[in-house]
Amino acid sequence: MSNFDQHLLQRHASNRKAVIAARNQIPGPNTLNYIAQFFGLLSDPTRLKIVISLKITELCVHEISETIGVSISAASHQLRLLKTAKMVKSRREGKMVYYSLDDEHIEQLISVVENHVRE
Amino acid sequence: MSNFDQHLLQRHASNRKAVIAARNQIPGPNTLNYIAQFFGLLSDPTRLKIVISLKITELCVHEISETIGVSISAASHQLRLLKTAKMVKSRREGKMVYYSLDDEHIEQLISVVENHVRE
DNA sequence: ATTACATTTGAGCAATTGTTCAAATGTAAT
DNA sequence: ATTACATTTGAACAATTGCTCAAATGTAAT
Repeated sequence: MSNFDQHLLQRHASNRKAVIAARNQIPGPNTLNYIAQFFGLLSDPTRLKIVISLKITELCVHEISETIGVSISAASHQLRLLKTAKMVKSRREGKMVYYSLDDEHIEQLISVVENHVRE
Repeated sequence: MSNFDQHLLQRHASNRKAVIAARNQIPGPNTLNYIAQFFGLLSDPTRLKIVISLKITELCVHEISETIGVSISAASHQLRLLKTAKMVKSRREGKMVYYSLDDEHIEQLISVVENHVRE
């Protein structure tokens, strides 16, 4: 076996290891899809605006709609998604439903990306 | 003016302030869309797998395809998006093109969400 | 030049997504 | 009961997305 062939062999063995090592980093389908879904919720400008607007204080649907400039219906639809994913929670007070953040990780996430933007 | 009316006035004034305060948290359209786009890139299982698989070491397109179980074409398409967003970078070595992470924020982001999953 | 391998690219297609509109539901006051 | 306001919901529609397939490009060896 020539040196060249040996080099090839080692190279391929190394690649096989790299692929296996890389594959081991990837979480199972459940976790992976969950993470993807989580990021997906923050990937829409409307939902992102909702989440950011709730950083300071809770707001009712009408206020959220007014704050981010979309229809009440559109806001409500997106709030439902965020609530299902436990990103926000709601409480009713009379006719109004107040929404607030339900996840301390979110502000952290947005901060990280904001730092990324500045570079 | 009754106490009740006064309460209403204060309530509304407070709401107006809340809306303005919330609105001030929201970055301008450019920044906002950038952040949304960034999260969007991590919201697809294929791209998420690519990014995670590059945590340890660089991989060529063929290896990435093999690691995450999609066609080479599909991998290449998604790699182009990730590269455009400066999430990954590439270098050519002979026939192969090796991709690697180009952003130290990404692992941080994924860790935060992984922590979220565990709760 | 031609062959073989690695990657990229563009068109087309099915699936998903976010909005609007209209109707329904929930809640409190008259 | 009915009116008014706040929110939710479902259907429909346009826009976007991620894949496949086929063809093109890049690179090195013969």
